[in-house]
Amino acid sequence: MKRDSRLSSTLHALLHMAERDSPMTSEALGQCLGTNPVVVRRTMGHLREAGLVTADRGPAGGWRIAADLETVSLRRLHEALGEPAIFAIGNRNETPECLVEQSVNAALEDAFAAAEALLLDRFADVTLADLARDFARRHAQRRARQE
Amino acid sequence: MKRDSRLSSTLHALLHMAERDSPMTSEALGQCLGTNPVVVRRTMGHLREAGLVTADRGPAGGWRIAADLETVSLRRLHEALGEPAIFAIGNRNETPECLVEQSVNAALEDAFAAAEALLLDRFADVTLADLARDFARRHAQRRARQE
DNA sequence: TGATTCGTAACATCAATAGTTACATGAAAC
DNA sequence: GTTTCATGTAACTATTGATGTTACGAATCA
Repeated sequence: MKRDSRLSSTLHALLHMAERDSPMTSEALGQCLGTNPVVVRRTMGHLREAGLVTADRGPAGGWRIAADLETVSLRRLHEALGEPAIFAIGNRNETPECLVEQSVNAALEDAFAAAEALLLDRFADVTLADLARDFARRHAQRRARQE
Repeated sequence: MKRDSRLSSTLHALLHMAERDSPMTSEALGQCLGTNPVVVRRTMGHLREAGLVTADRGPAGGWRIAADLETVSLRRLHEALGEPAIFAIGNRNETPECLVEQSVNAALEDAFAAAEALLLDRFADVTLADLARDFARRHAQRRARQE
């Protein structure tokens, strides 16, 4: 499979939207992300279903953020996207008869569960507002460097 | 992509080999894993290159473990397999010009790096000998239940 | 009514593991 | 040395899920 970049994509899109007052069309967001408007609609649709954004049709329509940036964590976005699989590595057989394979699975599952818990905790600690502030900092640094 | 189960497969194969004195053929291991002998040879080939197993051709040939079970950690096996990608999730663009995307990438990379470090530490703490002991425990439990 | 934009179906593309077939190479036994 | 068994490896297909693309219907506003 290709690597799943939907969380990255939605974050990128949301931060661009946060920098604007007017709605952004799928076409415009597709330009920002370097992808197709249909892909944008498909992915952002999950956030709409979770109530994090709204979409208006017709002229002057497009996507708008419908939540407080401080309350939207990466974890909430991951959940909104349907909690896609985090790991590319896994057990060969999830419910083996073989006792050897059961031992192998148990050991791997322990390790992956711990890593997943840590990742989701980290995700819970980072909000869109945090990312917006980080972007503002980078933006100010670049301007300072250019002057 | 399909989920990568090579670490799981090699662990399963190695533990079956550890339970025996004589070499095991790719055919026999394929039966244990429910897969094709060629797949076994392909995957075990990495362990051979790392010096963890040897393969003898001809009649009475097959695969043998060439290392102390106490010294072979899951991490060492992961490395022997070429350190395949751990995460199914990633950044959309690894070297973006866009400052927004740079902020997004930085946040995600931090979280993923922490989770990967934890996972590899866990992997380093578990050896084939540990798994063999766990298997022996499960085996004794099953026999006790059956009597 | 016409232009704009989302919503969605349908299909093609891509990437990496897994599976399969075929055959060359090497080792052991007779 | 011929036969048999097993690995080594190339070449190809199957699988899986995200991503990309085309097409068109539905809603909104001037």
